[in-house]
Amino acid sequence: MQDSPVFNYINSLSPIRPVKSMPIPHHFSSLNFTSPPSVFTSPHLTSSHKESRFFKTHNSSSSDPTNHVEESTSNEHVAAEADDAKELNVDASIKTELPQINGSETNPDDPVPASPCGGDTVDLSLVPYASPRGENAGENAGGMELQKMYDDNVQGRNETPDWDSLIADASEMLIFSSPDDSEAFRCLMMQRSSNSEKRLMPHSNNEPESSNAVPCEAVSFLHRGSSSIIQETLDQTDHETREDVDQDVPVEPALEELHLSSPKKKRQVCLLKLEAGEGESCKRCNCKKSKCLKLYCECFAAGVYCIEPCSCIDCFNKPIHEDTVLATRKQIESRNPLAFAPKVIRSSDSILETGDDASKTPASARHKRGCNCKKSNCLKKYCECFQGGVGCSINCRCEGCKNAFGRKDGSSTVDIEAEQEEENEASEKSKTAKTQQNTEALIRREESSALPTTPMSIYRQQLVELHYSSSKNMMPPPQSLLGGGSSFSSQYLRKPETSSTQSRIEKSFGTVSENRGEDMPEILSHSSKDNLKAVSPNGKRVSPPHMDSSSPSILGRRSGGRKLILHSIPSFPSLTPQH
DNA sequence: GAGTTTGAAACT
DNA sequence: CAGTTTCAAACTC
Repeated sequence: MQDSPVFNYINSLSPIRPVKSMPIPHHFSSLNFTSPPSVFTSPHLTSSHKESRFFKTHNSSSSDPTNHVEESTSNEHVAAEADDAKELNVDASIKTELPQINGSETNPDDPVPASPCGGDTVDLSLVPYASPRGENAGENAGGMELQKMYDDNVQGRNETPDWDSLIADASEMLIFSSPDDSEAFRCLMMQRSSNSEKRLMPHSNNEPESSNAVPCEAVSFLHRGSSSIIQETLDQTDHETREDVDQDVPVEPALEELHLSSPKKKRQVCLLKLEAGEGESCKRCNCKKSKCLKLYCECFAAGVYCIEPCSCIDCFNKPIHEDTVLATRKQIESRNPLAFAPKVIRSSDSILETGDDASKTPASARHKRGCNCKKSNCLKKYCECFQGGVGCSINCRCEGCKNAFGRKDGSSTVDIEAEQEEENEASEKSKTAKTQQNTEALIRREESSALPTTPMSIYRQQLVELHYSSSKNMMPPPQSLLGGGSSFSSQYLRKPETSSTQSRIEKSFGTVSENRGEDMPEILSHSSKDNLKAVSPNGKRVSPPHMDSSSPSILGRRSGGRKLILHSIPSFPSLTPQH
């Protein structure tokens, strides 16, 4: 056992050494990461650290020297460990790289390589329009955190690591761009664990991990952010290719097409996963003409940079084109200040407005502007209301509305089902059945996916509303509004109006609400009670989080979501314009 | 995978 | 503001 690479590697790891090797001191001494719940117990202290420790590298502003942390560090790391390249495997890459990823402050003058891929640096791609805020202190603990968890888990017990719990913890501690990222990480770690355990067994062979087929999402995650080391270890060729792709000079579409082959495959797998109801966040855009700079682009509209699963052509929605992105964004917002606001809003007022009985519909939420469907009967995802999992409202100008989540006229799903049985012609029955199946599947998917995508939607929604209620003229730059360098955005600022957003909004917010009575940090309660007491753009009060009756059953399903929420919320006040 | 349908976004 | 065009997702085959 002691001769195994893993054991050696573990021994080579010290909670201190990687940090000491860094040129600049860090500020995480007060952090205690051994126990995730500590996050909750000392919110004031840890929140700022936890909040900021990941933010550092989230900054995408090229004017901020700290933005280069990740890239330069990665480079350093590549150089430093080049000799070990053969020994180095994915495991080590992750373990050793994370501390640097998250916080080393390097010389601002260091050469900064362009992000090799729009999504190669996870943080950049995850917090696309983030401004450098809220990253004052304690910016490097992610790796330490993992390290410590790892040490506790492995060394402390002096036994085979409990990979499940370790991975679970790690997954939750890391800031991922999406549930898929965490899944990817988990996936990777699982693979790693299986490989490692193989090694721990006698007569196991030592296949280099780099030669293993890494699941799509793991690659995706790595691409997006872990490090160039990991990337190189996994797929150097691809990495280099992508660097070419993402240079400032837009590549010829044909050329880009070539490079897309890999992402396309990944996208396919992602889509498969989507169909299996395993998640949605890896669903990405496929823009061809918009350069991903219009609201047509789902990524752009969602406020995120395009990343690897995207199959877009001539994409400008990447960190290297930050200026363009921000300018475009501003322009669009000048045209429609609510362009980037969530399309689906839940508001008690909306209930009143629409005359709907909240109990009749899956949610009291409504589409902000309403749909305009003509042919889909609001029964397909063409309909934004349906897609958002909300009923149509008086705001909708749809024709022949049969929205299963609630018709424009206020009838409920149940009514519809009853009516459909009566009125549907035989020829339509199959169609209806399909539609209903889709609807049910959609609902099921929503119910089953208490992914951390949601809180940001709420957060974002309320933030946006708060923002607009504050002052239109004092509108902070979009990046601060949406990202603020916060990991929150990195995790949640994804697809605010995807098919399952709404119900997850309720459920996840329900999760937060539920937490209040238990171990919710004071600061979080504060945030929720005060800061989130927002008003809508038109000055209407936004209803407090509505606890769905089904929420409790969801609470335990994905604790990661909850923890991530708590990590992130403390950054909230800094994003709010104070007047 | 290619082609079609659909409705939002963008444009006039 | 209304009509038209463009666009990309959703959908169908």
